[in-house]
Amino acid sequence: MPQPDPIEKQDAVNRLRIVHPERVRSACREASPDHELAALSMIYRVLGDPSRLKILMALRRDEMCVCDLAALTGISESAVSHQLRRLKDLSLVRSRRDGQVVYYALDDKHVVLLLDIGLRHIREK
Amino acid sequence: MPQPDPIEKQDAVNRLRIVHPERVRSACREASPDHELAALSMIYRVLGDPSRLKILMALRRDEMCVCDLAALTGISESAVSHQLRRLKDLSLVRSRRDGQVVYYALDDKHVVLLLDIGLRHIREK
DNA sequence: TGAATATTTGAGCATATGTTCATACATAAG
DNA sequence: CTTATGTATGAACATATGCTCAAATATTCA
Repeated sequence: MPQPDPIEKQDAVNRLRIVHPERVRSACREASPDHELAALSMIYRVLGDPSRLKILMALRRDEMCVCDLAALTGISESAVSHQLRRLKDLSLVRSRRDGQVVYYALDDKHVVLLLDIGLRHIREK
Repeated sequence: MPQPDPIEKQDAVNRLRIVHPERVRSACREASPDHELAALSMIYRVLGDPSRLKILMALRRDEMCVCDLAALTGISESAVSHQLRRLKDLSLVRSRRDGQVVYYALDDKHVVLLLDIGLRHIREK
């Protein structure tokens, strides 16, 4: 799981400037593998949009259908559907069909935690 | 702090489709104000990039200077500096100058929490 | 002072993102 | 079967983002 050591390339071709080689080396050793960083960034990025946040916050209380979420967020039903698909692809949300209406609900225990901590953060600023 | 009620516009000009008016109304009432959603999304979005994540994870252990972070992340020192500025603008990071070297360190108690929960999430998938 | 090192800044560019519009699909009602 | 309703999908477009490159600042050292 350790990353390729960038120090080895130093002074070779790329002449990387490094002030504290030990610190870089240890950070490299303990860094999460790239695929994990990629997956992690996907999660935060999907939370990084006001419309999706509003959707997720609303779903904290109860499941909701697409058109109601559109009314709530003020964007088109199509836009909501697109966003819900992103949330579903990351398993943050699940859907249930009842007739013509599709209800969406939270499908992850961690999201609520992330939302709460984020809120606490900006409110304590 | 309640949001403008979108239901009032229904059937007027925009003919909003709403299946559960009560649910929309209560979600509207309890929704965070737009400026709070905007601030919140800024925080998550700044976490939603692998390079910035790698920087923040490294800073969890110890402060680091720009060129060392560049070596660690594999992007240019300029790119690192740009990213650090974004992190600093959101007060997630602080800087300290020692001679020619500028050291960056975490400046927020919540970020570590957010990172930990995110990691726990993707590892339990 | 002048040269070297560490960082910052701004322009430019390729790619990603969020939205709307038009349209297709799924289910219900007549 | 036909029509209406709720949702999903794909194209298109404007904007945001992350990076590199070139150049400017800041600090140290000879």
